[in-house]
Amino acid sequence: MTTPRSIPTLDDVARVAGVSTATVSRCLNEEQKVSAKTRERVMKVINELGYTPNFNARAMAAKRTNTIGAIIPTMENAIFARGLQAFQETLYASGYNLLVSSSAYQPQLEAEQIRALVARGADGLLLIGYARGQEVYDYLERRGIPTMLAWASLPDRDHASVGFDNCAAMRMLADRVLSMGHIRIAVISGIIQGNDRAEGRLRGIKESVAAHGHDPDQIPVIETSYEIENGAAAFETLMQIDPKPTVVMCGNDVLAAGAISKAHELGLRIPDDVSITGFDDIELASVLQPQLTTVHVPHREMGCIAAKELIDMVEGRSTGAKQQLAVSISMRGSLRQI
Amino acid sequence: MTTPRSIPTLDDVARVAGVSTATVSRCLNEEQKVSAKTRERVMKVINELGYTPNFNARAMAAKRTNTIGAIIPTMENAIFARGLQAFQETLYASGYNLLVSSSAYQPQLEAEQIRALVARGADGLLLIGYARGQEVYDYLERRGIPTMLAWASLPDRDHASVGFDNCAAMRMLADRVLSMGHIRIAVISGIIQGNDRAEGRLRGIKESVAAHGHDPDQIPVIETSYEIENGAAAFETLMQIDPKPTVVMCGNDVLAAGAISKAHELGLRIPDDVSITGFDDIELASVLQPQLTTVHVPHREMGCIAAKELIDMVEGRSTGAKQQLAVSISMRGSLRQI
DNA sequence: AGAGTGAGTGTAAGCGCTTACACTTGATTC
DNA sequence: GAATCAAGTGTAAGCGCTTACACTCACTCT
Repeated sequence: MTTPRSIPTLDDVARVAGVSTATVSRCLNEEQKVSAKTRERVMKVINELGYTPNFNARAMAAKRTNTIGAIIPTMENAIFARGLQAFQETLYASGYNLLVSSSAYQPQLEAEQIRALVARGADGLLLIGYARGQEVYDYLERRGIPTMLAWASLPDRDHASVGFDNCAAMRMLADRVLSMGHIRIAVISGIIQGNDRAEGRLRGIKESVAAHGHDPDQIPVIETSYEIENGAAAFETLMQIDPKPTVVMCGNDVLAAGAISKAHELGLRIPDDVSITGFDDIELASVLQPQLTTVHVPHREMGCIAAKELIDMVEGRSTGAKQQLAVSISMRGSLRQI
Repeated sequence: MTTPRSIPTLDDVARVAGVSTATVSRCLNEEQKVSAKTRERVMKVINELGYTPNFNARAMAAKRTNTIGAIIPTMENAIFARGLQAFQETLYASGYNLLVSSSAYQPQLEAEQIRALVARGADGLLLIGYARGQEVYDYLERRGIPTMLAWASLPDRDHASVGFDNCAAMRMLADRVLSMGHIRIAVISGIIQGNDRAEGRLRGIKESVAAHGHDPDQIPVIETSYEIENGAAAFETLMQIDPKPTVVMCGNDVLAAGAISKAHELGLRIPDDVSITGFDDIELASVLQPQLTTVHVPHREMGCIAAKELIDMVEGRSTGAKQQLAVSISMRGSLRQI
């Protein structure tokens, strides 16, 4: 309507309300330090002016941001969605905000994003898994940024973490598969390089196979990135092996979804012609036909715990605990007894 | 090793390199203004010290952040994943960073997040759809924040946008459904309140039904939020209608996935006993069994265009264009001729 | 030779907040 | 009535950058 008046600042509020900037600031941050009368007046002005505090200025002056950063490998599928959602909700309930970025499974990019989040003043960080250069851990330590690792937790590693032992979890599933009579196992694994979870899962299968007296190096393994169509392509390749595998174990549910879908395309019946297993138990797993046998991961619980622990670290109440969560097997129609 | 030296600042770099802070800053931001010799020396010091510019300080001084904010209704499923990924990649290629938050389909929360992103200094914003209070648009205008709307684009609305006409798109699908002989149509819609896309899609179906000479108010509609299990529950309810619908049109693929999965559970064959359609054509649609007939949306294209246009707006080369994209029908096995 | 030029650099004023410290009150205590 | 105290408020010094402006100096041009 009139001249486009510029963005109001703390000073404007203070001037209009007839108080000092310190008082306005206190109204916003430590209300108990301001008399009710003053606070009311200041708040009224804040509303009238449509004042919003400048986050960057606040961060500079206060040297904290109430912001936690998280870097996940991908947002393209739902693997991390549920856990991250819970993480975010828990943070929010404690007055923290979440900043997310995704690294596309590239350690190099992850390192960049870590720096970016730290530069933005993140008070703490959530990272997925262990696999990254020592220099990254050193950097974080030097800057004094509390960091939690999630989606993996290893007894022999000291870093604060919440998750599970990917190797043991997949081994449990493989044991089950073997105990059901499967001998010709094939594997569609995620890319191992730079991904300790994928590596652990594959190792779990091999350990199980070895423990059952077979040669783990004989099992066909296709390594491919976590996308549905890659799962489909890998499955097709594996089905050309003669004799055909009786079961294809996939590194996660996304790959398994691709495999199942390709099986339909090829006219193979699941589980009659071939069994398929996944890992993660994302929602997708139970809308597939047949439903997918997979390793169930307590995503929400993991997210909550990560948030709570990280906040404790940021606020100095903890120096970082390790927490291993139990996983279980969701037995569904895609895996059958031989 | 030694004392935990504190975080290096621009001043430290300047002092060690024996230049002024202005020169260091110029090395980082406008290298052509610094002689090669000086630049080299400064860069060396920057690396030695492990200096990272403080984003907040930079934002304050420069009054821009090279950051674009995006608020999407949900991260829990893949509806926005592909488009957002493309958006992010395009931004990144032009030197912009993306800050994402999700509003959980709550206008109130969206308004808060908008303020938060603006407070953080976002140079521009991407929002989904039109439905939000006028005061939000006013606020954005007052602050001078360029804003693009995506996932919807209406000829009669002036705001910069890239997307499609949800009503027309769904109407096209409904026309197709009706032309295949379906008369008993049932609908599982997303929550209309505060979601113009969901509203448009439902309206599209009704318009089509009316145009074919039927009473649009007779069709059973269940409104529920976009979650697989809600789709399943709604489908079960609709199947109790006598006579049964011959087709269930769903507001998006997620709801349709729930419906298909429930159909299997109920022993109903698709499409023989009942047809099902979706909307969005996310990856999920083609791993379902049978594959889902749905409206294909050019997610990646939408994301790219949104990013380019928004950058143009931020950099003053555009005042905000509207761009309607064409959608198409992906005919697959879940819909049959009657 | 003197003026003019432009490249490279430095000086210093903010950007909008928070907070340590100092100050003013009115109430409470002895 | 003086001393003590706590509650409420103000003053002002930064936080770590960018950038307008001023300056220097080696050239080039009349």
